Amino acid sequence: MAKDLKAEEKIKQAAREIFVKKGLAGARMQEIADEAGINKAMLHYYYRSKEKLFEAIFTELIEEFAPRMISAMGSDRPLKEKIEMYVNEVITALKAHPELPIFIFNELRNNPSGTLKKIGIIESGALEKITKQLQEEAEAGNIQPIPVQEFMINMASMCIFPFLAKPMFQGLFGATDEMFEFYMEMRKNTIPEYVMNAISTKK
Amino acid sequence: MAKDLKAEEKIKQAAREIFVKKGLAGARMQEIADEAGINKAMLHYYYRSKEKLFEAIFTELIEEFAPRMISAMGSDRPLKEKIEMYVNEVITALKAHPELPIFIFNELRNNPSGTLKKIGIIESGALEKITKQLQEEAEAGNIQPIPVQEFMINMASMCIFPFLAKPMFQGLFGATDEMFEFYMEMRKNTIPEYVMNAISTKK
DNA sequence: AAAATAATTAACCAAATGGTTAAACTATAA
DNA sequence: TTATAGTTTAACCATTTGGTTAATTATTTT
Repeated sequence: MAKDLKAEEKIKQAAREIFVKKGLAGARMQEIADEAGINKAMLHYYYRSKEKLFEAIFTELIEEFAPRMISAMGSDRPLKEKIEMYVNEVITALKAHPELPIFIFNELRNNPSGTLKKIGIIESGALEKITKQLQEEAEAGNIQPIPVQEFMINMASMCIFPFLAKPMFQGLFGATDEMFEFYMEMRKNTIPEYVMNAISTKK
Repeated sequence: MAKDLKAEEKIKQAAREIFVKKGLAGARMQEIADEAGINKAMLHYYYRSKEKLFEAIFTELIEEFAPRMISAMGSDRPLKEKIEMYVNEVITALKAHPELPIFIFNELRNNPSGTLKKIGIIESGALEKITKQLQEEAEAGNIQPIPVQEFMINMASMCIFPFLAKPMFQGLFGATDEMFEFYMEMRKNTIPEYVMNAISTKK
């Protein structure tokens, strides 16, 4: 933990690491303090309680990542390009923070409504835009008709799920961390192909 | 909680419910005892510690579900049928236990190696079988060449991920529990189609 | 420099929590 | 029937844990 940071920032970094690794219930305030290299009372000085601290961290993470998770779909590009952009964006972000999905889904389980409120702002019109585009492409005969949910869920699944299943994947196929990273890098190409093949009318 | 069960069974059911809902760290022994309607000391009488109890529950769950998660791929059926069987099997199982994925992935995060050992037994030759089949179909020109990992991960992603993202899905698209169930029922058909389209050489 | 404010710490505290124990109760074997 | 072994419970215990406090040190303001 860097020494030259202000206490509040040190706490934030330490809390982020510990919370992401162990979850709200599993994290210990003392552990966060140790990781930050400061007195435990400081945690309460800057953030009143464990829950408040957790919420601050969680909100920050959401604000950092949520926009990237769908914004690519709001651009004015051809469908295939959009898919490539989206997949690239999501996988790049998650390669840097592989534990984010399990962390978020876990919090979503423990506190669905509260968590959703924090996430809530995702849309930004991107959803309407991609909906319309899928309709137009289908009417033009370029792709098969497919509901947005279907389209988005399938694509998101293939990008995000591997990070959740990473340990299982590594166990089942005997892969190292490097191999996993390399594999996900390749998926930036294979997933868009897979998706386009799945919905395209031509071959 | 049914009154006519033996204590040990009552504990197991209660522990399963609480652990699945809150995870190891979030669950409280007292809460499990209350849910089971018995004295807390009984938990320690039958299972020595919280960890032991958790492990018993976890192992039981794994043994109950793991075989269904891949065994379909080991049968001697045509590829398309296999995919349908697999998707149907997984979605049916998870509809009955929607919180299982987050529970398992969470435990996998907290204790990767230990958890993997418990899961480990998954293979049973199914993996080799589907590998071979994919090769043969590709050589026959029926499908595009695709590595097993790719194939399995994509399919599993689309089946399992929606259960993890369920709250998010419901929030984003304003869906109720019933709508989600119905949606997943439809996916038993749409996913196999999607997968076949993605890998097939013809249209 | 002095006063006032903010940051930091060690020591503490009360509640929660996993776990134990010894006694009581129940079923079973002799 | 009575000894024996297995179950169940209330009361306890030690530790952990989130949180507080009062005193100390650093920083800013006047």
